[in-house]
Amino acid sequence: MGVNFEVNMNDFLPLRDVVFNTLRQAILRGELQPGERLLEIHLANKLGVSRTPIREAIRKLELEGLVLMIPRRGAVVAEITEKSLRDVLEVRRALEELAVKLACQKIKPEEIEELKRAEKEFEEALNTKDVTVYAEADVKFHDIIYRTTDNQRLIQLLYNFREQMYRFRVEYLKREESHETLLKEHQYIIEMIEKGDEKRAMEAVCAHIDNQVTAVANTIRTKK
Amino acid sequence: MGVNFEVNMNDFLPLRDVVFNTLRQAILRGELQPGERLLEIHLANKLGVSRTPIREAIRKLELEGLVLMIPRRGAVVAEITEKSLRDVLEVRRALEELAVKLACQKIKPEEIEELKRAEKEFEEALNTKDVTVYAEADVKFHDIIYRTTDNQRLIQLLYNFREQMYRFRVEYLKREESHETLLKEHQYIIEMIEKGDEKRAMEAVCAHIDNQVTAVANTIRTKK
DNA sequence: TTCTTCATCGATGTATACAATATAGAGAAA
DNA sequence: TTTCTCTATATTGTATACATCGATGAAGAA
Repeated sequence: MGVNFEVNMNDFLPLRDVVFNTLRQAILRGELQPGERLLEIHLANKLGVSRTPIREAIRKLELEGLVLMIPRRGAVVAEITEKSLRDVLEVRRALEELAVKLACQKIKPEEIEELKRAEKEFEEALNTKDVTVYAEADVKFHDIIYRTTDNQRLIQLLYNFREQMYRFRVEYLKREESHETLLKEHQYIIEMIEKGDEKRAMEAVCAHIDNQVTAVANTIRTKK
Repeated sequence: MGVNFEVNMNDFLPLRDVVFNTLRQAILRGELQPGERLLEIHLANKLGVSRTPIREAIRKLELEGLVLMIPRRGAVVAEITEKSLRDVLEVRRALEELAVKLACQKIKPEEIEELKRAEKEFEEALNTKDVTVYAEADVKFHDIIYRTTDNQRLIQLLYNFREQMYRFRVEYLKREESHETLLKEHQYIIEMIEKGDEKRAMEAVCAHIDNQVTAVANTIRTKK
């Protein structure tokens, strides 16, 4: 009722995909709270579609782990516990390590230049004091690394994990005191990738993630 | 129409889940060939249900990457290239490494005993000369390791990857000459987990996977 | 009061009906 | 023969109708 997520109609996607994206965003941004039930008819009315696309979207959310199906009761937004978050980050760390390792092996000179440019842009974005702007810049930076892995499967998983962390990532980025650390970490990562020093690059990425873990864990605890 | 997969009716699952599992199996076991179209009405008739559960099952297969959606043309079984397989195994290796590392840290004495028993059973299963029997025993062995990680998210991904490899794993296990290697690897892994030697345990798991990679790559090439 | 029973209602699960669109094939023109 | 167009058909995309189950709550008995 108070919640108001709009359908993105600027697409030619099938309705199920529009609904999927819409619900996904709503969950990841906290507009749909954990534990909340997803009533098909309500959603259908709100989004102005029939139950069919809603249901198909829910099937995908189910497989992604964002909603939990209770037989004959329908879907509820999955709870996020500190445990589940640590679990996610534990896996994510391993995948980010793999990504940066592959980057060390495969990166081409022009991609290193790209990375440096992206880092510059990130630095400038930090000055705008607009979280969404530098969250975006951060995404671009890491995307370059992902892309160099040349492993579509890995990239898909990393995207997925990143989105799952969305709301917490923003919390982390908001904190002024993390900016300095972030910049240093990025620069160090670039340096190690350029040198092809897999070991140090992986360590750096781990630290990068672990910093988030502690920050996010705090966020969760204080919210409770 | 020579294909004949049956619906497993011994369950109280919703039809969509029955259909999902059925189609998933059919794809992973090669009964539905890569490139083949999934025509909703045909599947509905064959399985004796309406299009609705079929469609919802397809949505999940889509997210899992087993089928590819072409707008207004429906679903086709995803192609498996050698590249895509290497990609999958590259990610899987990282996750298996993580799993065994966590096992080294968290395993309890009774779980070590369980592992040893499972290994014994695997050894006996090899004598039956029945692939499905020792494939099953192999699964049980690795499941114990997965479980000790106490990371539901990781376990889910590992299950998923394992199933994706199903048909190739069987090919690999069929080969008599790999049996000796497999046993030695398993025993070594147990040993290292028991000692808590993360590094060697991870190396062992890597080798375990890499052996599969080469075998599978050969399988694919010869099939082409 | 408290527990049990039963009826009603609301939501999911499934099937079917309708709409829109892409494909294939026939027929005509070059 | 080849190519283009148009129509018919098959299939997906979406909506709605029907079936089934579970929860809720009121009424009555202990």
